[in-house]
Amino acid sequence: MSHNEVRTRYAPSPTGFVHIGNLRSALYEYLIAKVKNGKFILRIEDTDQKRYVEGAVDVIYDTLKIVGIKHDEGPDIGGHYGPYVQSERKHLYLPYAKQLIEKGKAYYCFCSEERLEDLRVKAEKAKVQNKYDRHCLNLSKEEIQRRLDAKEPYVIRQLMPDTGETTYNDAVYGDITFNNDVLEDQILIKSDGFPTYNFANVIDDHLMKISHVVRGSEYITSTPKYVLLYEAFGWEPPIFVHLPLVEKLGGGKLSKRSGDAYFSDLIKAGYLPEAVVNFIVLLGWSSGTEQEFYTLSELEKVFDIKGISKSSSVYDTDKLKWMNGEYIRRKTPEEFVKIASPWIDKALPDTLDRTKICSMIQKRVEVLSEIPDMVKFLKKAKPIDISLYNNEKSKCNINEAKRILPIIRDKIVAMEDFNHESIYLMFTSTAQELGVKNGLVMWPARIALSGQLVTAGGAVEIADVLGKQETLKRIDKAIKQLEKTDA
RNA sequence: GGCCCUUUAGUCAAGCGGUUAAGACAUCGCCCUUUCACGGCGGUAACAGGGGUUCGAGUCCCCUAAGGGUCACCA
Repeated sequence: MSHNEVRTRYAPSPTGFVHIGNLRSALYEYLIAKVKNGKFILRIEDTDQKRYVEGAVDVIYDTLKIVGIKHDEGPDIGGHYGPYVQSERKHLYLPYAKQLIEKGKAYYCFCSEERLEDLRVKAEKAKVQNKYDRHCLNLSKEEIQRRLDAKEPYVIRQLMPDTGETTYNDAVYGDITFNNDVLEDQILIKSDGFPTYNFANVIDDHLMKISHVVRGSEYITSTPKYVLLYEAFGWEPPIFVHLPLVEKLGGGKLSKRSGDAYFSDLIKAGYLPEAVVNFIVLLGWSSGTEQEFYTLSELEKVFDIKGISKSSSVYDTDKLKWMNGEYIRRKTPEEFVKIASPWIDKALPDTLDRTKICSMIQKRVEVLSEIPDMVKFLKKAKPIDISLYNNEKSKCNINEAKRILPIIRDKIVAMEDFNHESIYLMFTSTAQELGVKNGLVMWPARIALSGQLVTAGGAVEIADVLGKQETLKRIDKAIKQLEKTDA
């Protein structure tokens, strides 16, 4: 690194989904750069042509955009170190591999996949680590040329030292040492001419002047190979920052579909991007303070590699839910109406007042997707299970409901203004006149209006949303139902 | 299985040789109250085990155990 600008990169392979663990890596990479006023680069790692997925790159752009991460260089916006898509850089890797061959640090290999598979099976049976047997290491120059001329498929392998050890310093884990004899002569260039990730990432990171290589700790064991590569080229290695893994609840790597592990799923389920960001940044990082709510721009100032923990953490949505609810509650009423309306629309006709409904449910919603179920009783009166009138705490029972509901009905009929305040007054004054607690009046009213034991909102709010006419209609219906019952 | 990493409550975590071992989520109880929720108050709950080093160890070292990662012409 000739100068000390911090440059990090997010280098996803376009698989079509952005996983939570992946997004967290992107976040950390972004923050490590931004906290030092550095650059954050997006690079697409698509050297595996078999895994190409249509539209996958757009998913990556969209995700970054939604969470508010802006890259400084990338395929869509360019930069001084492009191209930023590995398949477009294909031509540039082979010369580097050949340079290594010149130096005696790499060699051609013509082994068939069948032969390699054989080796693998044998190693498996013998219960030893599978390692390429260097069958092609000592081919003569002439034979190599002959086979190359004959267009035989080949790969290029990195020649590993078989004695000694390799140590590198990790910004999170400290010094990590490996015996060189565990390192396999890994493939650098595949027979289709593409580089492997193991080779391309080193070349690209160097060429793009990446100062901090930030990635999941699953790469810890292959990092000595990269270090050896840097050494072979005579390049200064970057600072390695390996991140602890995110595990699923039962344990194990959170990688395949497990729960709400995809960012897009979370958004679809009604999680707020800023809550998700806040939550996942805390999964594996701590500021050391008591603060737990952070905006992205705050994080851009306070994030510190030192706060990254070594141990993996479990992705448990309990706290995410709470945090999302917290973000929802912190919205202004106007903001909440805006984000909640699409969800209310799923359950209710637009004749009902959205603002009133929202003020009723805002404190009760944790995840937006709960909204339709929460409000659907407003659309249609449910058939009432009359046992719901029984409630010990408010001293209500079916007979009390029978007595009180008609009184309320008459009061409502007489009302001129029908709003939150006047409804509340009507209920409380009724209670006073009858010499009973408010609860004894409110309880049967709420049951009559909703048909539900629990509702988002009380009798007053519900009546207000419903309006005088519908309120009366539901209470009448409830009275008629009660009249038909003895007890 | 070899190698590498990790290990503070159910979960996220603070701690960096001397603390009554923070805080948050979850859970439980109480209060507020028109149900539920919100809010307020409080409770239960942790240094994986064993050896050292030290006057003193969650903090340093070693061993064991458990969990995870990795051993591809995937990234």
